[in-house]
Amino acid sequence: MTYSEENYIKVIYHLSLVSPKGINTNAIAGMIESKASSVTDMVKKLAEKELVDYQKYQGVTLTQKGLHAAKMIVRKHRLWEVFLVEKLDFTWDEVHALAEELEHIKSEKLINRLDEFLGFPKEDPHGDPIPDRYGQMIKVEKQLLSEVGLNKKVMCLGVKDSSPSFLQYLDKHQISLGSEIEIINKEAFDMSLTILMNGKEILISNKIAGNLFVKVI
Amino acid sequence: MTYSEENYIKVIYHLSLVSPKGINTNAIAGMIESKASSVTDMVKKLAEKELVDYQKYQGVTLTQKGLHAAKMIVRKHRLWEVFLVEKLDFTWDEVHALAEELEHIKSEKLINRLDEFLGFPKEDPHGDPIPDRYGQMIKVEKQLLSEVGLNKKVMCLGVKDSSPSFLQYLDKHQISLGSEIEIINKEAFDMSLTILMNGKEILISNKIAGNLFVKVI
DNA sequence: AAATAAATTTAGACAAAACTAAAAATTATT
DNA sequence: AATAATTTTTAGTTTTGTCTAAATTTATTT
Ligand SMILES: [Mn+2]
Ligand SMILES: [Mn+2]
Ligand SMILES: [Mn+2]
Ligand SMILES: [Mn+2]
Repeated sequence: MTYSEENYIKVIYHLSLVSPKGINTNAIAGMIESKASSVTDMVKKLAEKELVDYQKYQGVTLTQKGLHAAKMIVRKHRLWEVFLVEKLDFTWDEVHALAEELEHIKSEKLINRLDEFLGFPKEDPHGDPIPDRYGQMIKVEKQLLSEVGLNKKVMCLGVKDSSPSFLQYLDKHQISLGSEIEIINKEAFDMSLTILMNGKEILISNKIAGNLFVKVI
Repeated sequence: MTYSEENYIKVIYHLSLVSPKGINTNAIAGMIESKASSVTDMVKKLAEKELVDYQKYQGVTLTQKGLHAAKMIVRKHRLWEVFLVEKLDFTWDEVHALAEELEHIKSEKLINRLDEFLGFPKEDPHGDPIPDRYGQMIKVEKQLLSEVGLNKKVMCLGVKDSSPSFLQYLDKHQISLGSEIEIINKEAFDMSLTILMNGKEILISNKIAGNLFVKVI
């Protein structure tokens, strides 16, 4: 599998988690920052290699083989992120871009050794689960902060968006994984929230709340 | 710089260390496992980018810019090798192939953090010097075992060839960096050596001796 | 100093992965 | 049900890096 094929497979996997039907050309093009016509070409190649099932105009789904391949790329991506944060003192907003490259290093042995070296972590620095060598991963119940009712107390478990700007916003407001938050107010007009954290009240937009995974405690 | 350009620059650098004149097309093609015509094409592109000086039929030399780029690739290659051996328990015959991929990960910050994490090592697992972030590296006086005189005692400091088969040969005979060796006999006919190591006499061919760097002690 | 051999470059072709523009199919709207 | 809008695919290019085969230059012999 080439670098580019791997990126496509990974994107199709991520899209599959959200909508379990056939993934359409434009959605893939959007994620991979290419054009629909390029996606059609690549998807044909992936179908040829039996990594996806594809019928013209009907979108694409991962085969068993493709699903496993995708999970192995995600495994590498997230283990490298843990390495960068735990061992090399990178911050959680810096690691995604680097892992985007490191995930393509081709060696089962290397990634299994890295896994061991890191103590078989179950989650990456953004709260996402790390597949084991067989593709198994834990499933933690979490919901978006934007969907939690008023006056509930929640713990922050992960982020939906791991772009640097969002993560830096969280850092600035001292929100990290494990932070405990109480929802004090929900503004009906714009769905912004007033939350209580470490005795301080802060106001956050609906967009922020819609990218924070939490569980009610 | 692309993956392929980096490989060319590194090969030209390694060849430059042996013969300081213009590096010729065929030598590069041999190392990179491509054809002379492909080398000509690439060399033109590298000249365009001012990484090499090139005149038709006259071979190629690295510019200052090209030399620095080459050293940074070598730095990455060797630091990753140290990481794999020291932290992930790989053996010295396994790491070269992996480092060949890892050396292309593009991040100054990552490699400087890795350097620090490893304790700023001065040499890689094969005894080769690791350039610092400015391209500086130590120069240890070493010579090939094949060139040392009779009855001398030497210490093994490095290998010229780091192919798995050679390194596995050394493992089999318990020769590692730091091993002390005395030359007992040199056979005039084939230049094979009888050496004394840990009280045991072993016979090694001239080809083996010609790939082991040592210093007289 | 030719003639021959070897090394190097050019010319033309190909595969991978992307693009633009146009055609075709599907979906939504009147 | 017909038309319009959207999505997807096809056709034809482009760039990067490679190749083979032929032409050219340099090096080595006679
Ligand atoms: Mn990637
Ligand atoms: Mn992550
Ligand atoms: Mn390489
Ligand atoms: Mn090495």
